[in-house]
Amino acid sequence: MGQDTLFITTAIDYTNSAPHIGHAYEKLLADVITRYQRSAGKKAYFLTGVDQHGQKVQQSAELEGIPAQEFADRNTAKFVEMWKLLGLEYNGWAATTHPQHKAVVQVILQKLFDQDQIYKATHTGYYSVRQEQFLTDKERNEEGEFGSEWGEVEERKEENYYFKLSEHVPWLKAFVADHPDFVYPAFRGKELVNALDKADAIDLCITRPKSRLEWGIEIPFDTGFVTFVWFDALINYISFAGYLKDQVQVATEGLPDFAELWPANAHIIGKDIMIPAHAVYWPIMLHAMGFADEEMPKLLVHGFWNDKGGAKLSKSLGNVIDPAERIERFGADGLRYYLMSAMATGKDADFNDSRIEEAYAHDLAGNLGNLLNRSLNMSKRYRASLLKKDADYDDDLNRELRDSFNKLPAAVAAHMENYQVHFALEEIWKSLTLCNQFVEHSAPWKLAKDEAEANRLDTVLYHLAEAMAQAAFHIAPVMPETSRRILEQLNFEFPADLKATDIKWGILPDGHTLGEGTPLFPRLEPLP
RNA sequence: GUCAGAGUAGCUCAGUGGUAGAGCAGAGGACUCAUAAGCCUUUGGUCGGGAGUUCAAAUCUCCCCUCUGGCACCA
Repeated sequence: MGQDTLFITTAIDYTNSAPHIGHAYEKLLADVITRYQRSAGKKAYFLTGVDQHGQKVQQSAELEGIPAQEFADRNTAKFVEMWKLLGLEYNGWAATTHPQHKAVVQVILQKLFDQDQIYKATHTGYYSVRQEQFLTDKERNEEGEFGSEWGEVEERKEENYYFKLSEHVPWLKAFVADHPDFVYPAFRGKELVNALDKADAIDLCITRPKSRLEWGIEIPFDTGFVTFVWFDALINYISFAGYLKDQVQVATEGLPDFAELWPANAHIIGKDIMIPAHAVYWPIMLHAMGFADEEMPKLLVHGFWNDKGGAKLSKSLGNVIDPAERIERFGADGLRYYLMSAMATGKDADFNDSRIEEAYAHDLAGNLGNLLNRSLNMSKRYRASLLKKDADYDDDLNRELRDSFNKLPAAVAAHMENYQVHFALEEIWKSLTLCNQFVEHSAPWKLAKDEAEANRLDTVLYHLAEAMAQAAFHIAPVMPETSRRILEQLNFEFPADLKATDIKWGILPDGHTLGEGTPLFPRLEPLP
């Protein structure tokens, strides 16, 4: 099992539309967790991607008169471009039209079919010709009718293949009861327990006849059908992790070693796709495939970004947030900082443009950027940028600053291990505020005027530079580019094998020469 | 309808039985190394509404209101 390497995945996004802020948040959370774990000395593998199959893609492509693959590719490119803008560094890219993925899906389906886990049955129900789908009671309006949005609704019979989901529900109930950490945060786990108790377990329809849907993976035991959604999209978590790589060798280049990665430490998903897809179908699928209880993945369920005032962001309300626009104004790191600091992992948050302006101006430009700038400038002005590490002076102000930074690695680690990125950032920013207070209380500009205070001035300047270096290390998972630029201005590089949890005061060597300071986060012109 | 979550200062949120908190915004002040930044002080709240339990409730119980998500053939 994957004890050495942490395996972090995200949901794969549906390529029917362009990425929005919710997509960006989820991928960013995965990126930040992965980067942090690496900085703590662990190996980590970050998988994300796109779900390219499905009826909506087929329909949208038909509307435009282009092949489905071309339509999916075009939207896929939008996601790839956005993730580049946001500065994501993922190790694996799960695009469901990948030949290896398709082959693995088919092998899994054949195996389950041979084991009598999949059977054929006829479903009779109400069918919307316009939407090309069967309707359930949920689609009925308040009068109990199917509204005009469904067009002509007729009764129809259709043959399909079904997966024996219901057979495994008792196992899942027991598994969930025995593994309270299956879902994070805990209240989502309660939701799952209640859902399992209440719902009637029925089997899962896993195909569509080709007459209705062609844009999918053909099932191996009946060429008249394609698999749809579940045994396609969910399988990405293992097919792109190298599952069955030794037996299925269609296109295995670049795939990781499954035994090293699995089980996933965190499937990062939104609260909307937890039940039933990720918390019911997926563990049962794995169980049916022969995965043991200790080989089950863990779910990390995040909330939604809402509008100011809590209304949801949606196309129809015209209040969608385009990540690219915010990146253009605040930089990738500006948006990354806001998204990570303004949401408590697992809960909903309101996306607020005046808050992101304030966060940029106060937290980034003021507290952090200005602090670096004033620190470098004073060293340059008073000591020609030359640091003296062991000057013969110490006092409570110095000690307080050192204590704050010496305690930071453990504090950050505790929060990051619980995925509470916003608390980790808060801890780091408390130390930055302390640095600014330290400058005021030490008043280097006064020390510089008094030759008797020379040693003290050296220690103050060293403390500031050292603090900035350590801060650069700690913010790197959330703001990698800013971290790099701070170190560049400090004219310093950390040893590649330095672990976040091993950081101790005194990393900058005696006699180190600092670089030139330039604003990290320039003041922004007010919006019109 | 039902399950879960949320409702606390202008804003964003901590706070699960013991005198209501933080950051930001607002107000006042001192300083000058710095991006008019940063520092110090400070105004501000019937804790969604109602009832109950308790010596004591933001916190526990019940009812109600508003918002978010799920409810098993959307992904």
